[in-house]
Amino acid sequence: MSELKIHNTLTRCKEVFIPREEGKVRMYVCGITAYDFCHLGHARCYVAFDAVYRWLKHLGYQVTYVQNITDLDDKLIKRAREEGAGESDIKERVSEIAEKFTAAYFEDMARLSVLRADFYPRATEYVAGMVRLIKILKEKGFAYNRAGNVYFEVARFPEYGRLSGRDVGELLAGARVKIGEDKKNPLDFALWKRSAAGEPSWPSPWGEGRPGWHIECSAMSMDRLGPDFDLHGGGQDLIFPHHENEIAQSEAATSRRPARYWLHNGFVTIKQEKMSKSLQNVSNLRDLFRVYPPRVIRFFLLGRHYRSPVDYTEEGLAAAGEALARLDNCYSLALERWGAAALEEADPRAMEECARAMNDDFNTAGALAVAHRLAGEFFNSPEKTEPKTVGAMAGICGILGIELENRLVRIAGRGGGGAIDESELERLLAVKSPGEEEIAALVKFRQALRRTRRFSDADRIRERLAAAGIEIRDNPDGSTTIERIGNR
RNA sequence: GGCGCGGUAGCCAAGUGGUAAGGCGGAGGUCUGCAAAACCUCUAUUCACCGGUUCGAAUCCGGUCCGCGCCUCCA
Repeated sequence: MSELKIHNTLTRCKEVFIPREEGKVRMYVCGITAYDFCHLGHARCYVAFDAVYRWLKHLGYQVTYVQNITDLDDKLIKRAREEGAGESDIKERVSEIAEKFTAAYFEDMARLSVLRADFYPRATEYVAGMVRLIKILKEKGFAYNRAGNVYFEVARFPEYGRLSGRDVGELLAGARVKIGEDKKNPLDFALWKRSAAGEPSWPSPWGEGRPGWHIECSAMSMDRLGPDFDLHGGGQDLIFPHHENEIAQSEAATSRRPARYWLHNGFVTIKQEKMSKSLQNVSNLRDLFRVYPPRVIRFFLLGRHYRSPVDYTEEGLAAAGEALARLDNCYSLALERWGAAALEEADPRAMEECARAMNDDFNTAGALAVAHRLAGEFFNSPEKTEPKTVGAMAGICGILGIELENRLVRIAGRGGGGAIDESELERLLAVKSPGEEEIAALVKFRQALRRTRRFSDADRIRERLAAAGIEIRDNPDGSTTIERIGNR
């Protein structure tokens, strides 16, 4: 068995994965800010880390997976105001909005077969913890208070810039922007913000205010996973400044390196440009789900390595749909041939190949290629293929969170040989959305028509069924297989 | 400008020293009444470019060009 290697942003190398505690993995992934619906870019991140989570579990690790929900933030406040929130009810309105989009997030992720993390701490539940952390940072001399704004003093943390490969001196030289309000140094970042009028606020030793964005991840990860854990993930855009700041805060407070391996997923792009709210080129997941089944979107996303950018194109999604249909088809035919029980067993050699890919920095594209090769083997000569080959194909898909679907139904070709009831046939052809029995009856009619070589009438039935989303395959033995195409 | 990621067929995409996986699309053929599905054959003598190391390089080193991202909120 190959060993798991992970590309670590911190070292820019692939490293052998060694958890701090044998057999256990503690991972943290930056979650959403719940102020809007998720787009494909979010899906990419959470699907990618879902694959990581699933693979670690597959390897037998006991994984604790934490993902925060930011439910307190400038964008939420802005949104609440846009929706008419006033000074008196701003906190409530922010919380309602966060609640709504958090629920939507869970729904969207469930449709993408993203497993639930073990904990979803909310920022608002952790304000007290953040205050405690800030206090520690102040006591240790890493933070200073300026009229109710508390800042982290970057100059006091020599390791600053390590994750993002930035040089503090150069950053400073580049930061010729006006020295922000009352910071000692433009790179210093807010730990605690004095509340302005009409903003949600919490009490603190420095007065009413709210926490800065970065501190929540430090407080939550520490609380749920301890001061040092194994994996920390997120989008590439979080490397700087978010994760850089998070490291600075956590390490300054605890003198421990918060996470050993930092992983960052690449972006979804559209026409080679980053998909992002500010560029207004996002594709909302809910809109996308109306065009492509969620499992096709998942399949599409897993078709490339998590660190590479994925360019969103209709052709790409369509190609993913076709490719997945091939695997579905293989699975369906094997199911018909051997039954579900026979497919439980997976060929260990094939699974080892899959493991080689997944252990190489979670190469999901490589793993899917193995599945495709196995399907090809079956299609090439089903009679020479063992059930465990297709079992491995389905097993690999399962590990990646892709459940294969059997959409095939075989309708026997015998049936009564009597005369064709023409009026009943016309009646059935007129049915708007035929049910199971009507479909079967139409197929039977078509079989009879073909036996009497009335092909144009048989074709009318085929066209009618096609319009209802049903495709027909005539088998050599006279039976008919129908496939529900739907909108794959 | 600094830092980072990348450039592999018409498109997408694996592959980090041993002679180019896989998918989609396309062409032709088999099967079929016609289809569909599937199968067979073909679709990169070559991995942005130029040097170098090596018996051997898409893979390593140096340089060049191009694309993207981060450096401000952002998955």
